[in-house]
Amino acid sequence: MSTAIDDELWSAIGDPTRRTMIDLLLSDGPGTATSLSRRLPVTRQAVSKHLAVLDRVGLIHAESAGRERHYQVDEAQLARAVAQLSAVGSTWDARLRRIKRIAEAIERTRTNNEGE
Amino acid sequence: MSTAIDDELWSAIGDPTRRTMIDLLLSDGPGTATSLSRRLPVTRQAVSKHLAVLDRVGLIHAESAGRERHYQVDEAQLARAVAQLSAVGSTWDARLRRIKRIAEAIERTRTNNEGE
DNA sequence: GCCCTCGCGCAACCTTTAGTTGCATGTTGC
DNA sequence: GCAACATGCAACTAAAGGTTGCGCGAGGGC
Repeated sequence: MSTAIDDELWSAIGDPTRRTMIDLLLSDGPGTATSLSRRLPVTRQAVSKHLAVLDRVGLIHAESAGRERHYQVDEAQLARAVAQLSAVGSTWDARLRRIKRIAEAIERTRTNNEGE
Repeated sequence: MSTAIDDELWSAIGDPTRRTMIDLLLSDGPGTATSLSRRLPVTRQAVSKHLAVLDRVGLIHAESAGRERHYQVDEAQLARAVAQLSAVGSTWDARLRRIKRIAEAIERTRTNNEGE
């Protein structure tokens, strides 16, 4: 139920390299494909493709400065993504708690009838 | 920083079909590849592969009953996964707040110096 | 007991995506 | 003007999600 139209956001942040890139952009501030690739175990071209993906879903946006292209996180969009994450998390959490409650109820019933 | 060894868990729940499958197993209780495929837009074989992935990372476990194979969610492992999710979420959230605070401080400085 | 059905697993194949290498283009600084 | 550097584009490989087709074992009528 929780996942529907926002699969794009999920698949964007689902990739480990892209998650690390977002981490880097948040902790070190705006960066380029080259600067990010120096801190990642992949080539600049791979980073460039990921930047394109993140840009397309709006999680980051670029600004050209001469021969460099500076990318930075779009705060509002990332906040939306985080909201999606915690939504799914809390949905599952709620269901787990419900299941546990039912299991305990059954356990109680079983224990009560054991003396028959 | 947040993502390291647990990339397996992430990639397991990163797939939209697998997320839906977990949803179904939680809401409808244990199910088979066939029963799940009836409620999903993919074939039984695709579902079967996803079940194998989820089984491998321990998010679900199977139980053979005659010719059927019943899968159900491993509550502890899913709880762990949910924890990972919210960990990343709150990390990003914290960084976003920090950035916002800094941005506001800069804005204040700029506004103060505007009268020069 | 026999057969028909159903659920499953295996194998071959297609498509997308993350990754690579190689090359051409545009900027900067001296 | 030229060397150095950041980028973009193209071709290729590898892995993953998906499909179809097949063969097999377990169950349920008759």
